[in-house]
Amino acid sequence: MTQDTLRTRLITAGLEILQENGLNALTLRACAARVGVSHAAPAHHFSGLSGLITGIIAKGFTQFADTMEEDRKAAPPTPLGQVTGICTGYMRFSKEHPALFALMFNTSGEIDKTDPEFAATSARAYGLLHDACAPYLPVTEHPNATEVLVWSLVHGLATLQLGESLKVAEDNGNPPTIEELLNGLSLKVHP
Amino acid sequence: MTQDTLRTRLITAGLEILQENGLNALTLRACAARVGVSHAAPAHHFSGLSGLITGIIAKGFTQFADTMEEDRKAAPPTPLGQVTGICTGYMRFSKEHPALFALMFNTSGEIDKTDPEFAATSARAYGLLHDACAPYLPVTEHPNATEVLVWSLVHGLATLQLGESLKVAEDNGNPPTIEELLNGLSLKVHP
DNA sequence: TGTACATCAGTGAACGCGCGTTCACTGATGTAC
DNA sequence: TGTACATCAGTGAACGCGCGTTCACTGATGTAC
Repeated sequence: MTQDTLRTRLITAGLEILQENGLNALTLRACAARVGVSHAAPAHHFSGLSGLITGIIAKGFTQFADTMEEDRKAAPPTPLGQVTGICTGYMRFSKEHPALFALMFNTSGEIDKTDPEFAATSARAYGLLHDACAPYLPVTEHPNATEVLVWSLVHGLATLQLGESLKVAEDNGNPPTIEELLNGLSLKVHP
Repeated sequence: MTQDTLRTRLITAGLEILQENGLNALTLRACAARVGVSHAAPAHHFSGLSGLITGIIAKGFTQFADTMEEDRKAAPPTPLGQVTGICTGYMRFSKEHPALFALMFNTSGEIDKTDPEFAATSARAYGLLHDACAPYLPVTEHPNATEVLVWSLVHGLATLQLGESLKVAEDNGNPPTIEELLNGLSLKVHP
């Protein structure tokens, strides 16, 4: 795959650096060095570091959606099976790619949300969650209440586990899994 | 309060910088400059930037717990009223201090979790949530399932709202509030 | 088929920047006697 | 009460570092004629 464009290879290098050394190590120069190119080369493909990061996040959302879809397909075709599969993939991705996951949902957002590639890939990931929640009745009068509930729950659990915050709440052993928590919600499907 | 110690004033300055200019602006030199002291002075009080950040986070957890307790006291003395009050305070703090909130739960953790001040203040904040969830039956066989459920839910909602991720799920108007979502859970109290 | 020219990705050197850190110093404060 | 001394918080200058960015350049590729 040496015919990959330099832009693509820089994004791949950025994903690897993020995985191995974390966000602070993610610089234009480090990506260029990993690809084996001069540190001035990335300027021909990205508008600064924020442009590269936007590309990395877009690629990250693709991998994220792939992971969720994979676990959804391996799950029972029932409504609860499908939403559990999506959420299991959500949790799995956050554990396998902690720095990338944190960057993708980064609050301090140095990211260009109008970037078309970002918009498309993040919309696909959200769509998977949305569709998995569609069979359920809203838990409040808000039409989107169930998906906001499920999304907040899985996202909060993933974030707290990554930060190891939950350890303070673990009297004995592991915290409940997302599967157990979703079961505990007793969501009702549309009649 | 000019008799405040320089250590305290540096932490206060750091909280202000975080609030006004975000995490990237938080440096030893910026804190020293805001206090009006030479940039070498902080070295007498903190072991580098990470030491200062640890102090800022500890102070942040105190403010966080104060906010939650304030809203809890203003709420009805019922189990649902109390846990809703805590969670409303949780959401309010995340909106009033977004950069600080993000730093406190930062995954890439350059923080020393063994710092006694951090341990004490974060434990107090967690204790408020724990106590508010105590009246409820666990939603799964895990004894802490309800507090993990509530914590994940409120933390996820706060984080997603800060990152504006939820906007993609808002067909019409605002997302459901944490109060509505907690109501929708129909948690059962201990008999 | 061959020639002249335009385009453009990548080079390598140089730049200025803000950062944390070091270090000899100063001057105030407290303590021993 | 007075003197000598130790402690220590803050100073200001200097350091090296990695960063993003700029810029003249080279060399390959494609195109017009």
